[in-house]
Amino acid sequence: MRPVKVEDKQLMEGLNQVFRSKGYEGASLNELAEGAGLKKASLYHRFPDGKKGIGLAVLSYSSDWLHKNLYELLMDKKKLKEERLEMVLTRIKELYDDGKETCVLRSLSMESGMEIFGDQIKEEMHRWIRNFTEFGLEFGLSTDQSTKIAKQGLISIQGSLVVSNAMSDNSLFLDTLEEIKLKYKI
Amino acid sequence: MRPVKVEDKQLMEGLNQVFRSKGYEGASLNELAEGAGLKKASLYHRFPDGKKGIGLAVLSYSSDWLHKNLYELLMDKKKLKEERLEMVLTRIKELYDDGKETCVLRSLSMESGMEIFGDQIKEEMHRWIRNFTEFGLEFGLSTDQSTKIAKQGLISIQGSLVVSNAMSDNSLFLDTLEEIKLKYKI
DNA sequence: GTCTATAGCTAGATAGAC
DNA sequence: GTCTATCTAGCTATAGAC
Repeated sequence: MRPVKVEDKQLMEGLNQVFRSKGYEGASLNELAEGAGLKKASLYHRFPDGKKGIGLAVLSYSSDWLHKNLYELLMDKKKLKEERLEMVLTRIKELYDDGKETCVLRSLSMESGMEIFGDQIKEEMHRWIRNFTEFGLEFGLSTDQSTKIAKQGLISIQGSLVVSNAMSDNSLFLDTLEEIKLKYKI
Repeated sequence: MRPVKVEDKQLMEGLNQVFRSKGYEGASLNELAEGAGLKKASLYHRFPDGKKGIGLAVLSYSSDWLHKNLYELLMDKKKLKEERLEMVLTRIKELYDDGKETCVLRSLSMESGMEIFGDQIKEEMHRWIRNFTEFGLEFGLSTDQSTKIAKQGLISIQGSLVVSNAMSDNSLFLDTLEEIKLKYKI
């Protein structure tokens, strides 16, 4: 067997980038292959289920990323809750490149994406809300209040990415992150 | 010349529906033709510039709709401002079918859409913010405050549509409209 | 495991009859 | 103005050499 030309992590990062900028239908296998640094047929070797399989793998990779980089930090009670909030918001800022990038969950939920990835995307959003709700409880919020703020946070991040991208004005995204911080500091 | 089989309004509504549910790349000309009630070649007769031309026409149609149904009402000083707000939010609710539908501006801003329709979509969002900012001034808000609320309103609507669609839970959208109402009633 | 070559199909777009 | 039939390019996917 030949050695792998591109390691898994680099592979997934490249594929993720293509999907979130082009969407599911918009990303051709040639573009995905180029983004991955491989040829089309080599992609099929790594992902025998083809384009759908690549999409599912990218979603799974993103899910792992969120768990390791956001949720674990958010729940790390060895740190002050204010410090955790600050760090998580910073990582969200980096994840979306200061609001200049889109969210792959949204890219893959457009078009026929919902039919293929609907379950994964729905579960991922539930997980976001669940984790932020639990975090909010540490601020003495009721479960209802905390859930509401968690939902509004997700909504405002997704919405500000939509509007920031459409208007080429990432200040909308950056301001939104500041507003979220304030909601927990009242 | 033969009589037109499908009138302009019905034509645009059908095309709009296909684009906003499938996205730009996701909507094939056969699907667009079916949604319009015409055959593919007949669409090319109506829109000589092809798919791009159809997209631009749909955006133009949506822009007119927003002007006539939202902005004119919002600025109609013969009505109480509270009443206008109520009516505009109701029309927004209907526009997105209680949050079960997507926004065509967002659908067409995904994938390669931004390259083709970027200018139109950006201008349309500016127009939304401009009109709601002006409306907010009637509540005694400063220009900065009013602009901020207008931007947050657009962001929360777009975001709640993303999350509502993804989670199949339109209560997120409906709750968001209620929150917007409260922002002006303080 | 990666590649070149290609199959099979559907996309966007067009020609020309009525 | 609408239609059937068709063109070409690009798509997803596969076969088989190395």
